[in-house]
Amino acid sequence: MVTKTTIAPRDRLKTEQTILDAIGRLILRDGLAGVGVNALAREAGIDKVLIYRYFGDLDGVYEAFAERGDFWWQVEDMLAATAEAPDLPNALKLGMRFHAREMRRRPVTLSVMAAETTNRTPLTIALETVREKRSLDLFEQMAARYPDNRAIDIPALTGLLGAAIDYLAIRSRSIKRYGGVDVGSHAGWERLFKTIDLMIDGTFADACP
Amino acid sequence: MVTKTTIAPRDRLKTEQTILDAIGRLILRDGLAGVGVNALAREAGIDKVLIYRYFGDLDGVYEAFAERGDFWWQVEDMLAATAEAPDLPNALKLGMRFHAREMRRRPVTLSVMAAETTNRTPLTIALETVREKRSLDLFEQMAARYPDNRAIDIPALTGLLGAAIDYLAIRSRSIKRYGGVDVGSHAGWERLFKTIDLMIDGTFADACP
DNA sequence: CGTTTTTGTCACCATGTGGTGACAATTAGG
DNA sequence: CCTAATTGTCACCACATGGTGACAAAAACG
Repeated sequence: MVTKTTIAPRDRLKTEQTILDAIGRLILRDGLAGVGVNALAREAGIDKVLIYRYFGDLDGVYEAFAERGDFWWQVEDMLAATAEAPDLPNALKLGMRFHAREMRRRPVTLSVMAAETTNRTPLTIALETVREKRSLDLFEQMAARYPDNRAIDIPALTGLLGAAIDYLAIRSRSIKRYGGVDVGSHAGWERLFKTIDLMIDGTFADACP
Repeated sequence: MVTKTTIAPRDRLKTEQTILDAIGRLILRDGLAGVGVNALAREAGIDKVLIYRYFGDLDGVYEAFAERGDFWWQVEDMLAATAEAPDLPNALKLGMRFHAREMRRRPVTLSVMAAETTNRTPLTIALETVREKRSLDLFEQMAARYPDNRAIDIPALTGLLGAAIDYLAIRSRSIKRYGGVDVGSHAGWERLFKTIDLMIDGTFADACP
């Protein structure tokens, strides 16, 4: 019985996509540090020389991967998520919830951000750039929407809460509890959000006796 | 002229210490990921076979390094730093300042915690263990000192602020600004502390109109 | 058809890695 | 002083890494 082994047609674009898919899986499974030319070729099931031919370099793969990746929320989505807030504090509360949800939804982003704490590769740099740009955009839009900045250090406030959310999201990949809070469950994060709400409200309501 | 090249006396304990010193420098310079048997032997200026003989394994070096390392604050020091606080919120404020100062004072700890986000080695595990134990100790002591826990989720509050401080301290090794705040300078951190104070005070004073 | 370019396969290189065995130099013990 | 254990040096192994050149199979093009 002659099984006509169907030969895959030669297609450069398809091969490139195969490589980009593979690097996503690789980052997810072994982290950014586990990515190498040999490992990537093995994971993609192609010859490593094709990586050099099509992307020139491993960094070239990173750049291509960064371009077509959905690593961060869009500013318009953040604005929509906070649209129904009557004032700045409530917008911040909704924004923090949105940010946390979007982060936890992107495990590859979390993996890259984890690597960001130790190394600085083209991928982390690309992600950093996107993040800074979107944050700046958001700040402008928010300032226009809520002109009354009540002498509160908004950058410090959002920086602190954002850092906390980022770090807890990153660490939740490998640990379940952080300082007595279950960062692996929906309930645990709801608990955090309630406290965040309290902190934000309290900060804005400092004119109390 | 015959220079009598003084031969270093053979001393196992001294060699072990040389290795442990070298691994500290190595972690500081290249991060935990940059540590290998060959690199360590090179840095220490000894033969790598001695590493295997004296510590059995690279993990053995990690364990020995973890044992004689000063990676975290002592509970008694934290208690002393917050002793003059009249109530829980003020104790928390002082505690956060103390924690941040002690963290930023230990670059090796920051390096290990950065690696902790991606890998899990005997060193990171050892550090994790110490941290959990001290935190638990502190919680007990604090609960005894301030019995009035006003229906506030203290673990969530300290977890969030602690996570923010940890992450900002870790990232401050490689970046200068985080979301509009200068995390590389004393002034930047003072700005963060002021906001943290506001957040804590506000959280505890939620009984406002 | 024939020719040229592209796609993919394979063998190979130098180098770095973790790890081990043999052996000389130096101690310590009797 | 002689012997036995310890400390340190060196050569070596198998393997994985990043990277390159040669070459056959397939397309594209005239």
